[in-house]
Amino acid sequence: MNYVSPCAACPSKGEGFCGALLGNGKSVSLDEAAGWQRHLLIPAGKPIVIPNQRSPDIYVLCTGWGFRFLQLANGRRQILNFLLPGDLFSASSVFEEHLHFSVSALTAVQISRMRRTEVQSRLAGNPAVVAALAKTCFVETEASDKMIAALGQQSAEERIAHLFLHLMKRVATRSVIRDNRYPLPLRQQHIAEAVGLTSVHVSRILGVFRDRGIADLSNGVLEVINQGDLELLGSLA
Amino acid sequence: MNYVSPCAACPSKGEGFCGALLGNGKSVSLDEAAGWQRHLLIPAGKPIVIPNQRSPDIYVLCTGWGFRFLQLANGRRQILNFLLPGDLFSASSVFEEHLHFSVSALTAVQISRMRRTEVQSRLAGNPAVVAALAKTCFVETEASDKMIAALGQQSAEERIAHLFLHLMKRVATRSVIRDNRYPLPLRQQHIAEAVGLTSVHVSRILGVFRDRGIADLSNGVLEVINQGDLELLGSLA
DNA sequence: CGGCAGTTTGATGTTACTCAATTTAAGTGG
DNA sequence: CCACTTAAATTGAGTAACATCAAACTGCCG
Repeated sequence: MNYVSPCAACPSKGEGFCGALLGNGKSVSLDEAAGWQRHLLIPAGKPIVIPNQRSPDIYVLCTGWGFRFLQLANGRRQILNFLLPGDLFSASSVFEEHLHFSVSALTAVQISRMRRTEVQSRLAGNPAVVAALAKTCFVETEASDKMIAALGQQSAEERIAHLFLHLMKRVATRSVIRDNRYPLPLRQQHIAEAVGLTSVHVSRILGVFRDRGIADLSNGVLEVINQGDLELLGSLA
Repeated sequence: MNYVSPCAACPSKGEGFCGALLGNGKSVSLDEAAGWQRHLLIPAGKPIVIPNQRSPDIYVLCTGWGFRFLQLANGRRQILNFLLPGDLFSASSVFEEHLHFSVSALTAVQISRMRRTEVQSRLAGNPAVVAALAKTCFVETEASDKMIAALGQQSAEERIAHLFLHLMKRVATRSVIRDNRYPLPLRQQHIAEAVGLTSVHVSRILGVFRDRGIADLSNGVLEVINQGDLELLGSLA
């Protein structure tokens, strides 16, 4: 892990909670930001957050993909969600210094660590930032609720379709999508750990999706061939 | 639904977010409270919150049991969590007027509706209330994360044990438990909808729990016979 | 007594898991 | 450029877990 200067490419300045925190569009001098946030680079596959530790910092992912997960006693793990550029690791971490989950880098990532006390003090005098945080909390809750419903009530095909649709929506807010091709740097094992299946079964179902002309995930790119069918499978309500 | 005067028995004055909001122990005159919160009675089984509607109110359950759920397109539904006395229906509802879930009464319940604007204004000048809300948000997130892990990675037995342990902990904070007997007014169908199984399968597994001398759920009471074995089954980490 | 909601039990079907082998793709060093 | 290595994806066969369907049983209440 190398310390780097604040990243010019960091999209977290533009939108969401992090954007609001940093002035939401108004140009914030990097030097000003540099005083209370630290950027670091982490290579693909490496752990970022270890569970059950107290951290004085809150984390935001700046570039690359990460994932948040719970490590279980039986050796298995459950991926709770994937982190995209601009994402707070967890909204509740703004107030809670004790993190109950783990985070790892899916690709090489750049993350920003900010002092919790500093963020909280900025929160105090700024209703817009509070609103952005509340919104983040709401979005997280809604996504968790839908994930619970997907895991509890949907078949393997439906769960994978649901995950794809969810990720497609999130990816589309951050980059222009052409030809219905979404960058999705997941291994089948990650999909399996996210939707509660084995990677073998995920492989079979991705094969079915290809055969039926619904979608094709290969080489880190999801090509959506028939979005209608995908939504028919993966939508909850 | 009948309007009633603020309930003297309402435990929501004592603890959690609602407690902090109402003055946390300091006696708040019921008359004062009466101006901006409304209590109502709802019989067992009736809906309380319909999804996708905007409400100017936030809800707190005062007495009885409720449950929050998502109704799916295929007719099935997923119970997201059970609501106990003192519970906010959802922490995010304090800021978000749009509710994406449903709530129904499990038993007859008494609920309190409070104006969101009023709650928000009380929030503004009171860091203790903000902290209580943040804590609620964190607890909700952690519970959701564990639920996702249970649904994704645990067997039927483990999931039911996990649900029991979770509910036992919550019930124990609100009432004294004697003889390891926990009031749990759930039908097997509710358990099924909460942990993603059929009620038939839940029945079989409760039978196994009885035969193995682990626990016995009958007539709305869960008797924990061997807590060690139950925790061995239901603990995640 | 009859009716109803909830639970239990049995028989059978389906989904997804496990284990193991094979194929593919992407390096890496000679 | 070609063996060699390694991680990931695919395929097949057998099995375990859970669903489905249907019937019987229980307790409760009018």
